Amino acid sequence: MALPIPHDELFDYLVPEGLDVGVGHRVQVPLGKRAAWGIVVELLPAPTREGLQLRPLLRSAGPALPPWGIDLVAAVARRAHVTLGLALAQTVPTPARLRAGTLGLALSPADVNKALEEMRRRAPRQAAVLALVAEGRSWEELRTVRGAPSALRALVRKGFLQPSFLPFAYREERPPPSLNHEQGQALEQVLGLVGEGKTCLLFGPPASGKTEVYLEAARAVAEERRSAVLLEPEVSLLPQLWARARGRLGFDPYAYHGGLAPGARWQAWEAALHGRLRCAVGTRSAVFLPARDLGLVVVDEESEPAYKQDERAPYYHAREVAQDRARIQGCAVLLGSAAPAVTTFHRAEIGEIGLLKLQERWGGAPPQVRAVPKSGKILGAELQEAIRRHLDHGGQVLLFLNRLGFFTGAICRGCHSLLRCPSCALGLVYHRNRGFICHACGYSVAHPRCPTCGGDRFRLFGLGTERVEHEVKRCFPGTPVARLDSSTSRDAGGILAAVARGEVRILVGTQMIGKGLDFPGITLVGIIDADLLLGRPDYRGAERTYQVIVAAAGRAGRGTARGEVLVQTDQPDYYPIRHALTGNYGAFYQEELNYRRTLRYPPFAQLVRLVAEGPQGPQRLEKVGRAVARPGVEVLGPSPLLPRRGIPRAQLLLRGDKDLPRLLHELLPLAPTWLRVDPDPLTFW
DNA sequence: AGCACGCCGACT
DNA sequence: GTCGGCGTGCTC
Repeated sequence: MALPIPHDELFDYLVPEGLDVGVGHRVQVPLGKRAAWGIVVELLPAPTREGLQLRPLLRSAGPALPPWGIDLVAAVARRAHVTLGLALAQTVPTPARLRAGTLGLALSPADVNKALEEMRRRAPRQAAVLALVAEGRSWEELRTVRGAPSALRALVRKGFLQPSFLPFAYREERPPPSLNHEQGQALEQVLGLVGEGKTCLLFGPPASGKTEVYLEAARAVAEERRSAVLLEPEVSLLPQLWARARGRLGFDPYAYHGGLAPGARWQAWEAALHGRLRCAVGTRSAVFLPARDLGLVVVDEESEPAYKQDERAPYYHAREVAQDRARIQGCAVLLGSAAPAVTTFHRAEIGEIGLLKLQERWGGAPPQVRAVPKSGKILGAELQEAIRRHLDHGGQVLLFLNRLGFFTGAICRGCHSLLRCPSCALGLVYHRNRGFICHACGYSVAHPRCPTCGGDRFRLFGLGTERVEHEVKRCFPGTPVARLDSSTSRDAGGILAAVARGEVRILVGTQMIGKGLDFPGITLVGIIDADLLLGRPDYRGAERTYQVIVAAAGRAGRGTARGEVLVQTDQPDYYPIRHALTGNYGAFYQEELNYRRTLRYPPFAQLVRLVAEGPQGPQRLEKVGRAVARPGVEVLGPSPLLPRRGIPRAQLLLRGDKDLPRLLHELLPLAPTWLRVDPDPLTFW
């Protein structure tokens, strides 16, 4: 058995007579004075060691994952220096009853009206509830309707709603256009990789029709009775993909992501386990779905950092896990991007993975992109002029800023110290309706006092989406404005529906709206501050800047009218911004690669980040560093980090060549509980 | 990770 | 004399 404890050995138990237990089953066992659930890893005729006092297992909950799923999670656990049992506990969901509140619409808007018409007389309550769901109302609003739970159950039974949480309602699929020559060739190549266990990069600018290739590939795979898993970096991108996949495949794909209620999550997992899952759309955790006969995994926007799990162990990257699956199951892996990670493009360049290019843009000319000075304003003169012009011509405007809140910092007027979270030391961000909030731990305070001098007067500074929204409303009174970021995402369905209907003229948001959205009415995209990502302690700052600009720009002009993109920046000549303006990835890649080579960053070196928690962190890391240090392995640090939830932290960066993971594994087969091992880190704070 | 044991300091 | 702080060690 693999048990969810930080002890790197498997445990032997006796199987009681008459109990059906197999590899991959979830089983409860006595462990010391308690009972623990674990996964059966092996069935043996005799104990692994002499002298073990075996205890019988208590009960079984049946299959939890197939035997090869254990190998998959074992590969992940090994890279992150976590025990197999703990990694399994993090990646395999537990059976749970299906809960209400996680229902999505399974009908097109036209069918909804038909259904409402039919139900109005015989089942008025169901009709009322269905109408609310169709409007994208939240569960909180639904429960005010009397009898909502039973109406929901009936609607599920009739197949009008399906128990998969999708954050906004079904959107009508436009009729599938036929693939152009390039796309057809790409599709053929991808299908040739099915069964080969090979990975391929699909490189094409925004609106070059990458999604069409994914969908056609998924359909071809499903027709061969194999399964496909399509990954998006964020939940907000799933409804659109789900709807398009549904239209293309002719059956309902499953949805799988971290926001699912336990019941819905287990439902999709179990479907995969029993071979009923033919297609799934999901976020990074969906890469573990134990789909049988897997033919294809698509990682859309493969460079998005959201694919990296970096809040709790095991630290993994869905792109790497997808390739583990290719190795184990022989499926094809398709990595899609308009601005690939430099490391991924490098792998394609040296022939480690395949490369497919799409060059033609679908429908219409590419947007006109230009840089304009920030000039210390939220909305500079050029951006204001452009907004007015596009509004006058009936267009919609999208304003993008990668930061939440109203003011993003507060400084004490008495002693000039920054107002920080008492347990994380991170600067508190002022939100207009919730006061000062720590974005790391959620601590909030309405009327803060300076911890240094006791003062209660602060100078507020910095710019977040709330303040952009406020400024837009001030400059364009009477224009309908909406804001979409993680603090308003509960109403994402309603907000995006209003954008689709053209009722919202200006949409302000964070990265949630920066990629993937496909609204033909949006003709102008404004990037409020393109310099934001450059100041971070992160070797990928330039890459992220290039990617964010290209992705946000890709939201403009997806309809018939030509799009325009304004990038507010004070460094228009800095290479990531300069090349992003012209969309010249090749030029950006060459400059960035030179920089990476000079400073010995990936792909020219392998990084591993060790984070120690607790007051002895630095000393302990010092010891680890001395043990690892050798020719070819650079030890950077230890250096202190901001505390998290009051726990002091320190980090050690290791830099070496491809052998670093193996070396580290010899020295540190398993990380002690105070240490977190993050292979290929993306964040450094 | 839990959970118990065990060894010290503070309080009835 | 007892309660409870958390360092240490074990779990088939």
